[in-house]
Amino acid sequence: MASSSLSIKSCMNATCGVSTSNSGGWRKGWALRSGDFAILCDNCGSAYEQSIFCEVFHSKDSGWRECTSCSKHLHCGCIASRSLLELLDGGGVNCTSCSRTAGVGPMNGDEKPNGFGKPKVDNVGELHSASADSQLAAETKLMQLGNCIDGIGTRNLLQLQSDETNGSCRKMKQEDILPPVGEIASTIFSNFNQASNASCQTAKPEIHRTVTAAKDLYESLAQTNLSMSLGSSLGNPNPFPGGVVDERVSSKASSPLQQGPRSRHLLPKPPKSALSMDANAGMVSQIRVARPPAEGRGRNQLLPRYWPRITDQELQQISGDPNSTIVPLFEKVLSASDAGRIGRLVLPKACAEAYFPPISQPEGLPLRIQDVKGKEWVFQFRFWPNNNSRMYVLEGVTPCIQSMKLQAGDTVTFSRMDPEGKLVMGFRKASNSIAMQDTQPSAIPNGVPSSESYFSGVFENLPIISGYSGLLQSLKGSTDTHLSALSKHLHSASGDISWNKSEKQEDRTRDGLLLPSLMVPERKRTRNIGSKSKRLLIDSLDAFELKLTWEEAQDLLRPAPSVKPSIVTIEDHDFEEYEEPPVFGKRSIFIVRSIGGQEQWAQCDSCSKWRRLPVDVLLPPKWTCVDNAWDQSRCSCSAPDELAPRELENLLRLNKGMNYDACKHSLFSFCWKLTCHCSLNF
DNA sequence: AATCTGCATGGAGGA
DNA sequence: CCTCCATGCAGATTG
Repeated sequence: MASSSLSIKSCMNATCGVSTSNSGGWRKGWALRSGDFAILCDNCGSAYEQSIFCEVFHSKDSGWRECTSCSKHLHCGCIASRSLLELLDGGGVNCTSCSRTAGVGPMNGDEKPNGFGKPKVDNVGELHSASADSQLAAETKLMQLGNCIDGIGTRNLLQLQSDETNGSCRKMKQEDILPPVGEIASTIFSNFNQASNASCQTAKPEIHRTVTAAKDLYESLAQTNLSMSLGSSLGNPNPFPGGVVDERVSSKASSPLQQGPRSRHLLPKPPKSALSMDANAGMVSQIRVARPPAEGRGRNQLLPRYWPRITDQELQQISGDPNSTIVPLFEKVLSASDAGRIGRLVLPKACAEAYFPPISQPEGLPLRIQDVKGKEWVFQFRFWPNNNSRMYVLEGVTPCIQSMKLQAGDTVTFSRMDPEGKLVMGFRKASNSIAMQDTQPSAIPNGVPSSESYFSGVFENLPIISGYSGLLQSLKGSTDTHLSALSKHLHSASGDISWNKSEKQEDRTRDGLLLPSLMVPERKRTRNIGSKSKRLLIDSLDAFELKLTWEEAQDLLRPAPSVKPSIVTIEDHDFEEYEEPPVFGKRSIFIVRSIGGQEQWAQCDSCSKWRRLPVDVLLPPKWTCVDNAWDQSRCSCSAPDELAPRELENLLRLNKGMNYDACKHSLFSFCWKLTCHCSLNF
């Protein structure tokens, strides 16, 4: 890592009135949602909002700092992240060279502060350090999430991250930075180690960097969410106190390490203390993130693909009781055999051993599991000897699967309801979007996804390929013109979707998404279910990113001029569909007067005066007073402002939280990705 | 004959 | 090379 001086000559902060430098590792500032600005590090992709950036910028060493232990210079991104930690948490600064903490007191020589191990010194040592930087960036995100009152920039940060980062994300061994099993650090940093590491691990060179970058932060968020949801449950030493019917073994459940061989997959232990995320709860709760599961035997070993991806909202729905805490344990995408008539659900070994009671006999024991409707099922939890190992299955699941109308490709989630410790089985219907066809063609029996799964939805999967899910979810239940317009465009424009426009609309949901790939022989199709889980993960991460981007950008979209929509009714919801893709519209502000009535305000591109408009007006990207056909008295830039300065101030305050440029950038990024994924050209 | 049961096989992916 | 796990398959059981 070079230690040449970093030249940050100016601050992007508009308030500061200076602009950023593109040199020295920093590049590109993006406007955050709040109107503040962020800057990205070329190396680690860390993004800093205004105040933090200013802090970095104004530091005497321009972002570089010398390690008090080894005297080496820390990288700008790292030090910036650490500066952020210091600012927000009073934490220390880790030297990426010697791993010691700089600036906050002495460290033991072999100590791994904050869970960071020493960077491995080998021919890829540089990359390891860089990856550590990514972790630091992830930490930064956490701190920002936990401290920014209005949740500034989280989604933008996602975008920032996904657009510009990951140059440093490289494949690395887990052992390089993870504490060994059994001594998993209990700090939040260990989680982020894992989060970042896991992402780097699975990142493949051929995967576009935006995807892996999104994954980085995605899993960082996963950790964050975990902290929110699991905090109350971590003190429960028995991961399975109440779900066991067989009393003779229930006592064993409290002995977490008596099971057979551990698998080698590592997972961080959730932090002991929950982070306060209230300020962002509303923002994060709907985000479907992979939550590293709660504690249990072998909890450190679960593959990320089994991490429960459940939103807080879903948790709440499952729980029902505000006094109960739902602890997501794991989830599994149903295979064809799982969802088949045999009634055997193969359980991931690590999950079974971690969260279900230990069984020593193949016969196993009956398990009582409650579904989301409150109905209680009893399954036989057992195993088959298999290659000197075990294969765990839940038998008798067919009635439950059928009652939930699940099929291959859908996801079942296993959670624990604390304090009673009851096992709860939830599910997510797989949206039969591109995802299903692209990554799990076999998941749909006969290749015909049901309309039910398409728009059903309590737990519709977010992790869908190429970001369509987010769009569809936004669409679902919405009559928003622009949403439907874009949706239609996406569908019609994506070349790999057989969206037959001449079909009846209800058929679209059922048949319109079939792919030729579904016509492959059954054997081949069914084989693909699990094997592409990794790809699914990557794609879902991308979807996640795109969803956020979309949310930010959606109100910039306008239907193309002079295009009349057709009304489509899907599951009792009316959608307007447009033959033409949406266009960027001018951003306006909608306000609701306390005395009643809504108003729309838009700013003239010429004189910058704000003009009142009817609420149903959609403005083109460029709009001036001359175009104000609705108020003849203010159809000229020479007309005075309708608003008093104070009113204008209030109006703009209402507008805070959205920055046109940021959104525009986001949307372009979004569209670009779609272009990559499905040859869609906006 | 259909279904159930228990185990075997082999592809996929991680170490 | 090893483990995991989706699924095949043969024998047992049931109707």
